[in-house]
Order: sequence, then C-alpha cells, then structure tokens
Amino acid sequence: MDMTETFKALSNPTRLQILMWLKDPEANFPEQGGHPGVPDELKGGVCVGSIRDKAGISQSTASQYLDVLQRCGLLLSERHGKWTYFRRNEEAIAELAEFVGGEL
Amino acid sequence: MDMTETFKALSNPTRLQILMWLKDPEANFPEQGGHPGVPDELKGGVCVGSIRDKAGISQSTASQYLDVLQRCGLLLSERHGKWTYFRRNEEAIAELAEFVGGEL
DNA sequence: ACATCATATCGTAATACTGCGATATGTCAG
DNA sequence: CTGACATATCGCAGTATTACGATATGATGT
Repeated sequence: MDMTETFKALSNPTRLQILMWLKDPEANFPEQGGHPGVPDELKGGVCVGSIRDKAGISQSTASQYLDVLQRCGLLLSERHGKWTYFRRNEEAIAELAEFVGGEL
Repeated sequence: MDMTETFKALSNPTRLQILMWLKDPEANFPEQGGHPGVPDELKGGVCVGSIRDKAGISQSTASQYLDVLQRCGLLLSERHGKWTYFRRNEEAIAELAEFVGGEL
C-alpha cells in the first residue's frame, strides 16, 4: 500500500467526502437499492450515478475520482449488470489508520 | 485542522519522510546539538540545514517543505539565533490519527 | 440487430505542484 | 558596520492535477 498515493487521493475534498459518505450508504444514498436483481452481497455498494448526483460533479469526474480511490486501495468495485458498485475497503482503511497512529 | 491540506502535505514522499525522521531526531540527525547556546527546550528540534542534508534537497526546497508541514499544523517551528528548529506537533498528529481511525 | 442506459476513457484548458537557482532577510562575530 | 552564515522568499520551467464535454465501451431489453 503506497501511503503517498493514498494521501494524495485523500487530499481532494470531494474524494474525502465520498469515502465518508460510503461509511453509511443507506443513509447517504437512499435511492440505492432500486436496481433490478441486485444480490444481497452488493448491499452497501453504491453506483457511480448516485455518487455523481450526491457530489454534484460530472459523470466523467465521478468515474475518475472513484478510480483514484480504488487504485490506491481505499475502495473496492464490482460490476453487476449496467452498474459498477463501489464500497469501502475497510481493511485498507484500517491499515491506513494503523500507519497514521503508529509509524507516522 | 484542514484534513485535506494535511493529506496534501503528506502526499509528497520527502515530506512524509521528514515527518517520520523527526520521530527520532537524535538517531536521524546526530549532528544536531552542535549549535552554540541551544537551550534544553529545543532538544528534539532540528534545523533546516540538517534536514536539507539528510533529504538531499536544495535549501529553498527544504525551507518550503518545512513551511508546508508547519502550515497544516504537523510541525512546530521556533527560531533561535541563526537557526529555525522544527519539531513534530504530536497533538496535531494525534488528532489526525483520531480522524483517520474514527471519522474517516 | 438496435436503441438505451450506465460507466469508462479520451482530449482539453485552467490551475496547482515541484524543485531549483537567485536573491532578500535576519542574526551573530569581530 | 561589515562579512559570514542560516533561513526565507521570489521567479521560473517542467510536470501533474482538476474537472469537464465528447466519445467509446459494455450491458440490457425489445
């Protein structure tokens, strides 16, 4: 895990906000869940469009931001049908917390 | 404390390294302490020149990097005579750790 | 196959960061 | 006051980031 890349990803206010919104997807993205045939294991995952709407950014920017957060490991993505669901990678976030709380 | 600014400061490998070196100043900057008339309360503070040498960067870059780390609160500085001594702001670092370990 | 919807990727102009040398400011010794 | 030293600030060229619209890819339903 490249800490420098991770900090860079978090240095953008919108990306930081997205990561925090994803702590409580059901509260922050209530419209999520209306997708046809979404299996239970994707509960907690949020699609790009919902994040785009909530953050008030363009579709391409939303996709790019989510990619940045995924590349550094903070988010996990899974495509299901037309949608790509993003959710927090709690392991990576815990690793980051350990680093900041210990080695830093 | 602006977390976004703090993460940006840490997104540079050299700045991150400097902050970690300052965890153990006596081990990482053994030449520090040869300054005339340095009072005890500055023990643990390291001057710009020492950091410049250790990091292998120019004097202006060292000064600028330390300024970035100080502006976001991660470092504290104190001028004494010709030298400016920088040391970690453990309170701010603890606050950051709490944020990453809790709110993030 | 085709139209539609969701997302990804490309190309871009504006803006910010990087790291340096040159120069200015501040401090001490003589 | 002057010279030497430590640090701060300025100006700059190279590079990266930002955020977008346009376009491409991929999936679904008819």
